[in-house]
Amino acid sequence: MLKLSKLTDYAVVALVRLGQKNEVTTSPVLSRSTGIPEPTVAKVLKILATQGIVTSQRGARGGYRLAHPLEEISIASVIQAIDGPISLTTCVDGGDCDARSTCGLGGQWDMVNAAIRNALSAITLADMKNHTVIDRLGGLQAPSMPSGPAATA
Amino acid sequence: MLKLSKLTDYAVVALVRLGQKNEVTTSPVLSRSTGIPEPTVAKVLKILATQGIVTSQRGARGGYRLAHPLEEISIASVIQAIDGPISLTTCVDGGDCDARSTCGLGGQWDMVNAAIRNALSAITLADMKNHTVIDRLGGLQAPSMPSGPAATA
DNA sequence: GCTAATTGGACCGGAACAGTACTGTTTCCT
DNA sequence: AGGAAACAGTACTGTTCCGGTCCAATTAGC
Repeated sequence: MLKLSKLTDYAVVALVRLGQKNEVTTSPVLSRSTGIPEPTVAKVLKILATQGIVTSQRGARGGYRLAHPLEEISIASVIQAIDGPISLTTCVDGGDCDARSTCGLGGQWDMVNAAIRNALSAITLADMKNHTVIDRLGGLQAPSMPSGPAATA
Repeated sequence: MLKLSKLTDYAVVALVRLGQKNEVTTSPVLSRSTGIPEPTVAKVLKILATQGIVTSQRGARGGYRLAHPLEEISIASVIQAIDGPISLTTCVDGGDCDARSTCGLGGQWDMVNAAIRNALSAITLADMKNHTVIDRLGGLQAPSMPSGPAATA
């Protein structure tokens, strides 16, 4: 249902919390302060470390730390780190579309995909912490349907 | 990985095809002209009928027909009809967030969600048929990262 | 009134994901 | 040098959801 995985949600929460304290923090501490189960938060941080979002310090007194300030980490980065590349359909980016010849809409999905990616790239973790999203995107919280006759869900 | 279901993809293809012929069309015919398996296209049309995107005519000589012109059907409508409401996280729109008190980012996901929904609502099925998306959204296909230091995937 | 064609709704199998646990490696402190 | 603390990697299990199939209800035409 066009929803991102829970892991991504957890990742954002953990990263924002990590950005608030500007020091090396361990998984258990992050687990306690966020409410995320300890093994899960560890897993998330682990993935984020491999993607360069956070840096890890092994051994005793180790932990994780943000590799970049919150302002420089976009939501899109986190999503791509956890869930993989943002590809709405398999056709996007040269995927093997079994009905490419008959479907009629050449690479139009790429445009939709780009629109999403652009919207996600415009929002940073700092925007999630503060409440500055409204200012930067200006009224995006308007009712979704432009002329909305269909899908009254 | 933030990808929408195949059914939604099929739905868009079927709807665009349905919009090209402006008459009642049966599932088998749509299946042949789109390359989508017959049972699948039938299922998709079925769902779209319940959501009011298409109107159905039962019995012999029945079939489906668009309830609105392609220009009035947004991608968001189709996604919501097939995949359900666009909710990136469970927190969105009053969902039960088990860690609402500790996660720290109140309803910030709503903003992200709204951004996505807005981007999706700006694109209609007519845009998918023609290639007018670029004109209407103006350069959304730019490289995603704004300052992109992280997630070099 | 009967037959054929077509939609409507329910059911089932399979894949993907979330979450958990375990073991190994690295580093600090005593 | 020894022990403890913490990350790194791998494997496993349970659940959820998607995708596809089958049967029942309905209507036009003869």
